[in-house]
Amino acid sequence: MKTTRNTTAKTAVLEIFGKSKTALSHTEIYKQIEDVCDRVTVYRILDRLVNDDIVHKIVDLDGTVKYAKCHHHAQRVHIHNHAHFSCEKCLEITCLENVKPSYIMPHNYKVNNINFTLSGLCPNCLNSNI
Amino acid sequence: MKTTRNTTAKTAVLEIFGKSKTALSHTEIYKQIEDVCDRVTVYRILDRLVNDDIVHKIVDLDGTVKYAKCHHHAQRVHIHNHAHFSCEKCLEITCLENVKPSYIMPHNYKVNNINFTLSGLCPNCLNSNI
DNA sequence: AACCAAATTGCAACAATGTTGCGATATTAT
DNA sequence: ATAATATCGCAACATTGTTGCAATTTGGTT
Repeated sequence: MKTTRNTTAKTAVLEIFGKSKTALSHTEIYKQIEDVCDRVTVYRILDRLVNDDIVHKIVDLDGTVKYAKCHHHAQRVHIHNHAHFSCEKCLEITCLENVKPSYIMPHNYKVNNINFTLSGLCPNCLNSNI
Repeated sequence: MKTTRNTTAKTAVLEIFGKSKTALSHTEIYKQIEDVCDRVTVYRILDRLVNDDIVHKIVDLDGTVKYAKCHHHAQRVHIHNHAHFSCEKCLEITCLENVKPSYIMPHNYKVNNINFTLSGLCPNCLNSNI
């Protein structure tokens, strides 16, 4: 039974997530705390946070990997079945907590997880695009 | 007006796509034709094929980038709105041409493209898992 | 408060993946 | 056949992520 510990670096990472409304890449996080810890440490912290279901991993259409804090509802089993929006202009990724796709699968597939990412223009960029 | 040319390498890549039922990564493709052309050339060919809508790019839940040949239907505008399945066991990615998610978006978003990837066990691995 | 086991970190080194510049080559239209 | 240019090969670089190991830090226990 591995116990997780609270370290300075982990706290710093969580604080960054708390302040951000959008998903963050490893690089974006590391830039904000490069005086606190090593690059590798950030990778390991992110791995642990994902494992502990505190953060979830998002991959956008281009293959960019980002992380966002999980908003736990009253669910027992924690599945990230909400959608993500990737803005083509500002490159920000946001969680669309309320957008959940419905679909019909062929038989003989066992679905454990889904990733539903939409791309285009976010409200901000759509308005400034006139 | 850039015209695209048919080269030996491009033909070789297309032949590989023709034979494969699943999506392929750059590495998988390159391994099959490393005597035909350079690694960089494969990257550039894939870029062009995506641009010309002959192949589409798929990113799975882990961030692995793969490519699959497009199956054009009678549509004018070519949008890849079908789902992809990523098997956790054999790691293969297949197109689920008939699975299309339905969803409701908030206002003020302009959606240009979607990526709907499901992961779990494919029929093959599900059967051999007993 | 000191101690101990184990989780975490830093560092260095490596690996995989993707990009760029540029001179050389191959393709296509005329 | 020729000319324009799309494509290629090579080398070099950039980014992202991983691994091993010794040193440090943490949380619980005495």
